[in-house]
Amino acid sequence: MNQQHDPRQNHLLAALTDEEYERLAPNLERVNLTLGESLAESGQAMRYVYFPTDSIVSLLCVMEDGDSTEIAVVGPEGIVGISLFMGGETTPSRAIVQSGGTAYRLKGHLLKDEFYRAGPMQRLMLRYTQALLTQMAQTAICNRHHSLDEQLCRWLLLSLDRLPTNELLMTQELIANMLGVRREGVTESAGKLQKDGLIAYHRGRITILNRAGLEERVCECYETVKQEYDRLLPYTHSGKAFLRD
Amino acid sequence: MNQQHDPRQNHLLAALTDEEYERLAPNLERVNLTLGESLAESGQAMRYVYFPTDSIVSLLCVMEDGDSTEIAVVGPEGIVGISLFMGGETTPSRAIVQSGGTAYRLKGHLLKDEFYRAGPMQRLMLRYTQALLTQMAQTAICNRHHSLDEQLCRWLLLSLDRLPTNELLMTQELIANMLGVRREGVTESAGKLQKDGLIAYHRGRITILNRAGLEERVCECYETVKQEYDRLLPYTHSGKAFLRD
DNA sequence: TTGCTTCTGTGCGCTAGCGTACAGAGCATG
DNA sequence: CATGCTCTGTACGCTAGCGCACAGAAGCAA
Repeated sequence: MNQQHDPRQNHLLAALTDEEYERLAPNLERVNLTLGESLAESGQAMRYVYFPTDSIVSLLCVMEDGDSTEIAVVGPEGIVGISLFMGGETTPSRAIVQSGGTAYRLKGHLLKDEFYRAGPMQRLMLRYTQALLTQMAQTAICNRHHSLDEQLCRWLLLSLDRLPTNELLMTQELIANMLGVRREGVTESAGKLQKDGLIAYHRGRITILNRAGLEERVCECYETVKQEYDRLLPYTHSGKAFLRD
Repeated sequence: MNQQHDPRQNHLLAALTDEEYERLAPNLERVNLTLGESLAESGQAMRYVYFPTDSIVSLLCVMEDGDSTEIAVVGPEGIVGISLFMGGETTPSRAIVQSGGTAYRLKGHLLKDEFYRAGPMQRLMLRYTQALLTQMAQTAICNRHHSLDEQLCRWLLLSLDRLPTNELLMTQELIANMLGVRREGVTESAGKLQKDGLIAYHRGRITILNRAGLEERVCECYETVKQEYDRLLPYTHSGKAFLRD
């Protein structure tokens, strides 16, 4: 029954060998992440890494004037805090909870210890980092070449893939922040999607009505990223299938 | 006297321990990279990794319609082919020589062997990857928020930092490809810089006349990336100082 | 010289997205 | 029920950059 709160709902934890998992498990601490909470601030050392199970975290790049853009999104398929084992300790990006829920956290040095055993877990983390890298690169090109309409679809689908439901709790204002555009632009794009019956939204609650319709309108970036996740992390089931087991 | 062709002009090779370097050195093969040459194609396995010494390589993200955008640039401070040790074998990006010159290449499996010794070299490569990640993230946000004028300055400075001279062999057409914009846009922006005496260019040859002037006009992205490289790879001298030794 | 190619400059209409301003609608709270 | 706040919708002028078209200039080749 505690299926509802098993750390191994996180795909990376699930993909560890039993031996590795047993070493980490006693130190995994369940935490509740609330919308808007910050897990990492630009330039500050992280004390913990986070393994979301049913929450989503956005990695944002912030500029001096406060403007920001999401560079990647992390859900149950990933981990927040890769800079800890990558060696930088800090990142110049922020990590903000985009969809509240549960995550398991682990003290940074414990993760590093396991990582530097240089076993299967290390390879797993590196492959995950590689997938994240692809997501960032694709975001860069998408920002340059694609319309807001397409980007909104991409964002919705990436979020949807990481959620157990069809509902997103997220205002247009926040989405605009993520995409690095004006709120009014999001209102307009989202209005089109709603008019065509693909989504319904109401004061910070977005319901996806027709996923296939979104996939028709999205730019190739979504598929590129998804395929790369599937290729690099096949046994972690980047889709929802895993959560339904 | 063979200072001119020492593999350790590459900052990563220079930062290896002598023991590590001795293991790799016999297998380092000097190659001449020519402008426009492709070192890696999207989705294809790489057989070699490359350590540029006085050349520059662009990592490009390519879309179905052929449009592309540079997501990062690699010079004597780095290595081309991180996906080999990150575990993906392939990347969805292309690697194109942006400035001809010399590099040393190494068979992929030899690099992996050394990497999975999990010694200092591994940590070095991971820190470098982290720096590259920052460059990509900053490119994403720069694409979103900054004017072509600013981006051109950023691009020029990033290239300049990786070159031994003040001269770039690069047409406006190619720069436009890198930045993912129209050639005419580059002509216009570059025209302003030339008019103000910061650069001079002539049929594919750009000379930087006033570096400080460029630094005044560039967006914060340049400095952010540079600082992160310096922080993560201090002993590899990301500026030109190293080359002057 | 002549011709061909490559590179750069310029002009013009078009569109996506920006900045700003404001209005109405839903929800919570006193 | 009145007040205030948050969220969404809409309108309008503005600008950066796009797409296209073409012209001149510089270099290469015969």
